[in-house]
Formats: sequence, C-alpha cells, structure tokens
Amino acid sequence: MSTTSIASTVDSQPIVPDTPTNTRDRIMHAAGPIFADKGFEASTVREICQAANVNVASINYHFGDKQKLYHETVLLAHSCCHDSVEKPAEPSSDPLARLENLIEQILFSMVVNQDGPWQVRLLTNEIQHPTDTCQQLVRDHFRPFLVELTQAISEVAGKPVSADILSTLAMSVIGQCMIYRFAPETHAMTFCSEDDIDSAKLPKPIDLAKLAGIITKFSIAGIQAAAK
Amino acid sequence: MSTTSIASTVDSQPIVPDTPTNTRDRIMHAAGPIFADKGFEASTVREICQAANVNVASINYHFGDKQKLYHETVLLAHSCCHDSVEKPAEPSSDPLARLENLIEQILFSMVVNQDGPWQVRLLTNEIQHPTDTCQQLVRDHFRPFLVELTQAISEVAGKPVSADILSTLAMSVIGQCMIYRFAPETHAMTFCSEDDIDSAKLPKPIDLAKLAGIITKFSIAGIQAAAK
DNA sequence: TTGGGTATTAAACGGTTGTTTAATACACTC
DNA sequence: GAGTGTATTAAACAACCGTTTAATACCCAA
Repeated sequence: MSTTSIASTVDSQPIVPDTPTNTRDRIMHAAGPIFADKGFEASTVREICQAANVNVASINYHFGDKQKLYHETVLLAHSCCHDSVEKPAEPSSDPLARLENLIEQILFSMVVNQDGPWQVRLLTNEIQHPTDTCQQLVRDHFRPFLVELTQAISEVAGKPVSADILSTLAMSVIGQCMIYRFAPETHAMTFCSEDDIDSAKLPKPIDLAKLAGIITKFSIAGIQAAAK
Repeated sequence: MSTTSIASTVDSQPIVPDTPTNTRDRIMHAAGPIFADKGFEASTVREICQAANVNVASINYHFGDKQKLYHETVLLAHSCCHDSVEKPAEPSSDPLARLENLIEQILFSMVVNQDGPWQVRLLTNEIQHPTDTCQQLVRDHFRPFLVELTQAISEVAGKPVSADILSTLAMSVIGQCMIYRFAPETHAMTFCSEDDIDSAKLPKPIDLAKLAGIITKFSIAGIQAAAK
C-alpha cells in the first residue's frame, strides 16, 4: 500500500523487520501474540488476518492451513529468542561464574520479555503442550543448553555425582527460573494485597540481575550440599 | 438406566463416587479430563456429553452454559486435591522437618497424580491462565499454604531476612517442585534418548519421596546461604 | 387416576469456524 | 500490447460450535 515502488531490489530489508512489509511475515507477526495469548484452538484465522490487515484467504494461500501457520510461527519465535540471548564471548573457566551466566540466560530469555515480544510466551506454551514442532526445539536448543548446564553443575559440585542426581539438580536450577514464567499471574495474586493485583506483576528487568544473583547463590549452596 | 429402583433414599452414596450415578456429577467427571487436556475453548460440549453418555442439552440444563460447567469442574478439582493431600496431625517444631513436609506436600499434590486423576492438570492450567475461578483458589488455598511455607523458611534461615528475599526463597522452593508438573513432556524429551521418549515420563511415585529429600536438602542449603 | 414438577431427549437454531472458489489486480517477459 | 505467473480479494462453502426448543418419560403427592 505504501511501499509500492521500485525498492523491491532488497537492499535495506532487515532479516526480522519490526513492521514487516510482505504479507507472509505480517501474518506471522500478527499471529504470534494471538497464538501466545489464546492458544492454537481459541485463535481464529479471521482475527489474525484482521490484525495483519490481510484477507482471510491469505493464510491458506501462504501457509496451506492454520496448523502450518502455527508451526512456522513457533519456529520464528524460537529463532528470535535464540538470537536475542547474549552469551559471553569466552566461557569462563570458573564454573561458578559459568553457572551464574547460565542462570542469567534462562532468566532473561524466559522472563525479561514478558509483556513485550510474544515469542517467549509462545515457546512456553510449546514446552507444556508439545506438538511436533517442540521436538525440533528440544533437539536444537534445550538439549545443548542442558549439556552446558549439567557440566557446570558437575564442576560446582566438585565431587562426582550420579547422572540421576545431576539431572535432578539441573531441574532444580531451571525450576527456580521458570516458575517466574509459568505462574506470574498467580504469583502476583498470591503475594500482593487484594487491591493492587495488577500493580506488581513480574520482577522488573532491573531486578532480574539481582534475582539471578540470589538464585545462583541459592543453587551453588544446594548443589554443594547435594554432593556431600 | 441400571439403578431405577427404590434405592434413591441416599444411604450408600459416597460423596465423590468413582462412577457417579447422577447426571450432573457424571458430566463433571467427564468434562474434567477433557478440559484438562485440551483447555476450555478446544473442548466441545458434544464430546463431553458423549464421554458422559448424556444428551447435549444436559450441560445447559444442569449448569446453565459451558462456562459455568468449567467453573464448577475447577472447584471440584480443587476440593478433590485439597482433601487428598496428607498433612501431619501435629506440625513438627523442627523447621527443617516442617519444610520437608511442605515440599512433600507440593510434590505429591502436584505430581503424583500425573496420568490418573485429571484434577491437578486442570488446576495447573488455572494457575497459568487464571480465570475468575482462580482468585478463589488463591485466597482459599495457595495463600494460606504460602504463609506456612514462608514461616518455615524464615525459621530455617535462622537470621531475619527481608520480606522480598523471603518470597524469592519461597518461589525457589516452589519452582523446584512445579517444574516437574509444568514441563514433564519436555523434561522427558530432553533427558531421554531419542528412541524411548515415552518410556520415562515423570518420576514414579516411589521415587518422589527421594526426590523430595533431594529438593529439601538443596533448599535448606540454599536458604541458609541466602541468610548469611 | 390425575396433575405437576423434574429429568431427559431428538431436533433445530443462528452464528462462527477453517477452507475453497472464482474473479480481479499487478508486475514482468516476450 | 499480448501473454504469464503471482498476489490479493469478496463471496460462498460445508462443517461444527454452543444453545434453545418443544415434546416426551419419569416419579411422587393428592
């Protein structure tokens, strides 16, 4: 509508544009938050197309059907999150520092984007109700990350511990972070006074570094206690 | 159909019968696992009625509409779970023992009923996407439990700690337990080999006591480290 | 037996779903 | 300019949704 002219010779087109110009991307960026908020079944192609300002038939034309649109949207969300997390250039040789960095990674990638981007919410839904799309995510993303985490935990423990215990410890670390993603509303309802429920949702990004520090200290002590 | 005769004078009718004889209860017990598996929107009144062996009009007759059926089903799930958790008759004076018992309570009430009863799954869904029904649950169940937990943590810490830190520690304890509920499939997919994904789902009830022990030891060390 | 309240049923209701169709608009090569 | 392939559109499609209706079956007091 606005960019009809000659500029289609690529050039200044970012990989993930904020306001995508082509119809296909516009549909996915409109579908993302809707799928994330309401789930697959409750989201209708009509509201997605209305949000994207495209015709209802566009989804079937560009993606085949609603299910395939969902699949591609989840993969897009994954690639966005995967890239946005900042990893240190050189992994520290200190296992404690490495553990703290890993905890920060989980916390930031899973919590910080709360009310902004929709990608994390969509991925969290997949974690809980995995579709075929999720297996791909596990293989490409979660498992490699978990190998790193388990290695760091093993070094923090100092002594050798069984694989079972090791995976339990990893779950404890992950659980401490993920709870802030899984139960934010309930967390607010539980801790806040009855009146200002909306006021205090998730921890602010400012506090996240401090939160990561607390969880790290908590975890280091827990890991070393389990190794004794 | 089968029990048409005189026995309607109550007598041998349990409060929560396994195979409810009256239509209203049969609908709720059929709706529970369906709502838990597929969510509110994706569940249809027709499949619920088919599972309950009742007419489609029965839901509207007995509950008004689909939404009210959902509400009553969640409340039923809550009352079932609430009653099934075993609390010690006398709360121990030892804060460590009390913490371990609380962790066992979360773990057992949230994990042990995995593939059997549907109640926990339904409640977990409510925790993440709270409806009006959830506020009632928080007030009646979660908040009182959290007061107990926070009190135990405070005593385990020994020294006085700020309320902020205290609630963070409580979240760490809860998170370690809830992760086994929130991400069971992903957990299996991540830790198991590619082939036998279905074989190892959640920890068996047998292992849950051991798991509770590990989490407790982990948490005690973490709490005391945070208090230093 | 009669009358009335409750429970259950088959059938139909209007509305919405995801998807398809057929026509149109556009950009480009020959 | 004719022809071609792609992109977009309004309209229609059959199927399904939650809900309503009106008729029927049942039980029990009068």
